[in-house]
Amino acid sequence: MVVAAAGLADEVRLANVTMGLLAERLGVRTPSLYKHVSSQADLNRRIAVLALTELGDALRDALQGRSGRDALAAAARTIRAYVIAHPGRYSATIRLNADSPDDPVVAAGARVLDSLSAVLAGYQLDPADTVHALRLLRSLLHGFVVLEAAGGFEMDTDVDESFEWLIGFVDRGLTS
Amino acid sequence: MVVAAAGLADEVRLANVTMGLLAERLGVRTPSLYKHVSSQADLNRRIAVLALTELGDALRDALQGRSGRDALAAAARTIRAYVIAHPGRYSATIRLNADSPDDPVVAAGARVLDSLSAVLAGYQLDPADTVHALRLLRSLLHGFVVLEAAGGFEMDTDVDESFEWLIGFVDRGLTS
DNA sequence: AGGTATGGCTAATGCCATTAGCTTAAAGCT
DNA sequence: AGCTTTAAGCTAATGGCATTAGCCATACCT
Repeated sequence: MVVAAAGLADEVRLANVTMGLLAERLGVRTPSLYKHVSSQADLNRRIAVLALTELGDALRDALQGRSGRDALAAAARTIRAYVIAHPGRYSATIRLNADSPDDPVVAAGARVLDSLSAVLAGYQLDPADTVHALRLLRSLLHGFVVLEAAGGFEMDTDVDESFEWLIGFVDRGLTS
Repeated sequence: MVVAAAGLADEVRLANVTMGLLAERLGVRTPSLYKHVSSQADLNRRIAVLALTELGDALRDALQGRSGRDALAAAARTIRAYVIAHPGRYSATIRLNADSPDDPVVAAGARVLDSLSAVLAGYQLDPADTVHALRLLRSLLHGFVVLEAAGGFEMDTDVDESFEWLIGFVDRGLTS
C-alpha cells in the first residue's frame, strides 16, 4: 500500500495524494486505509522511509568500486535521477520531524548520508572538515534537485550541463 | 494584511496559516479575507512577493561596495539570516508556479537573482560558466537554508562554522 | 468448533476553503 | 447637501477532506 501511495505521489504530486484518491486507487473505501496507517502524516513518513531506502540502495549500487571524482559523479547523478524519476517520493522526505530516535526514517536517512560520507572518504580531507564537506554536498544536491523539480531553472542554459559543471566544481574544490 | 499573514507564517509555519487563524489575528471573520485576496494560493503568492522583495532589498544593502569574497560572504549571510528570521515568508517562495510572465513574483525573484549575479561579477569567470555558477550558488544556499530550517543538520558540529567553511569553499572554487 | 486477528464497510464529526448575498460606512461626484 | 459607488465587513451555506466509532466477514490457529 505504501508503494501505491508512493506511486500516486510520483504521478500527482505529494500534496495531491489525498486519502480518498489513494483509496480509490486501491479499490477500497477511504476509512479502510486507517487499518494500515494511523494518519496521513504516518503515510508520509512511510513513503519517506521507502524513498530513503530505495535511494540508499541505489547509491550503494552506484558507488560500488568507485572513488574520488567517479564516486562523486555517480552519487550526484544517482540522486538527481532518483528525484526526477520519483519526485513525489522525494518530496515525502522533506519536512520530517523524527521525534523518536529509533524512527525508521532516521536509519534510512543515515544510510543515504553514509553513502555521501563514503564519497568524501575518497578525498584527502582534513578530518575537521569532513562534516562541513558533507553538509556542502547535501545542501548542494538537495538544493539543486529541489529547484529543478520546482521548475526553478528558467534560463535556457542546459540543466544537465550545469549539473555536470557543478560536479566538477565540487571535485576540484575537494581535491585542491 | 499580507504583512500580518507573513508574520503569522513566521510564527506558526506557513502550513499552519489557515484562513481562520489569520482572520482571528486580524479581528475579522474568515470570509472577509476574500475581499483582499482571491484565495489561499493568492495569499501565498503575495507573501512570497513580500519575502522576495525584502530579501532583494537586504541583498542590495549588503552588497553595497563589496566585491569578490566579501560580496559572496555578505550575500550568503544575508540570505541565511533572512531565512532564519523569516522562515514562514521564505517557505512561501518555494513551489511557486508563475504561469503569467508579468507575475510580480517573477520580478521580485529576478531582483534576488540579479544580486547573486552581481556577486559572481566580482570573479573572473568564463562567461559560459556564469549560469552554471549562478545555479551552483542558488542550489547551495537554498539547500543549506532549507535543510537548516528543517532541522536537517543533526551532527553536533557547529552549523555556523559549516556555513563559513562553505563560503570559503565556493570562493576558492570561483577564484581558481 | 471457538476465538482472534485482519481488513473492509457505513455513518458521523469537524475543520477548512470558498461562494453568495446582504449591509453599512466612507469617499467622491454634482 | 444629496446621490452613488465602492470598500470592507457579516451571516449562512456548500463541499472537500481527514479522522473516529462501531459493525461485519473471513481466515487462521487450537
